[in-house]
Amino acid sequence: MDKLDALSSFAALAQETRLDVLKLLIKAGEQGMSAGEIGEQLGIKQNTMSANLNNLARTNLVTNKREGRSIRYYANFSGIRELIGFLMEDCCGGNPEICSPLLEQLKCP
Amino acid sequence: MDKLDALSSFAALAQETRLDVLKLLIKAGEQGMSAGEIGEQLGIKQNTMSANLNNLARTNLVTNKREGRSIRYYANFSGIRELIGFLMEDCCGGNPEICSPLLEQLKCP
DNA sequence: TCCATATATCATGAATTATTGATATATTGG
DNA sequence: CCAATATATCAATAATTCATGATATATGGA
Repeated sequence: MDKLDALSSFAALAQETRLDVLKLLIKAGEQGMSAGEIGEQLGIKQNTMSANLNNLARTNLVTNKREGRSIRYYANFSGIRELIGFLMEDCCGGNPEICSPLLEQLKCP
Repeated sequence: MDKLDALSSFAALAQETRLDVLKLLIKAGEQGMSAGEIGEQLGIKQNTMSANLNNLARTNLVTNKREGRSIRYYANFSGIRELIGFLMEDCCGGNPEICSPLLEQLKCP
């Protein structure tokens, strides 16, 4: 995770369809979703969805895997963690008394 | 933190100077940095820096406060937490067994 | 009030990104 | 091999974003 990776990841998330996709995939969890399912659920044209999925897949935020005629997409939770870690790393290094409670509050209820 | 806020925040972070600025402010912690200090440290022209700081300040990721002739900028840790929370909320709701360890690993060492 | 310092705004051109229709490629079943 | 399904690529246009020179505004001190 270098700065360019982080910039690409944030750019991927700075677009409504792709943000929707990642949230869908996070919700879907380890079973993932096929490109077609995602496009249908969000009501996005096929080629637009394809371009956006490729954009996401070029980041470390999602992975994919061909399954027969479909391609299945998955949220990459460790990639998401790395991105957040990249943003916060200097806080953790220099000011753990600020950073720790911040991340503490992110824990699931 | 609605979807539009999240999109603006991610867009702010999808640009090198602004990402650099936020990381600087995270490192600076509660003492913050003036606009001039930030621009000087990053070697960015004054008006370019001003535009980028305004972009960041329109999100919830940073705050600012005029101090005499300068304007001081601060990372807004609760805003950062809200952004991460927005991204992960469906995970926490549906799959805490995936989400919890992810956030656990983000804690400061 | 006048000057110096700190930041913001404006206008412009360059670059990037998004969407879409049309079409191509890949996979599977018959 | 052929047809059907699933996804990708291409080309073009529209829209957005970026950085910058020039200039304006705001604050504090003499």
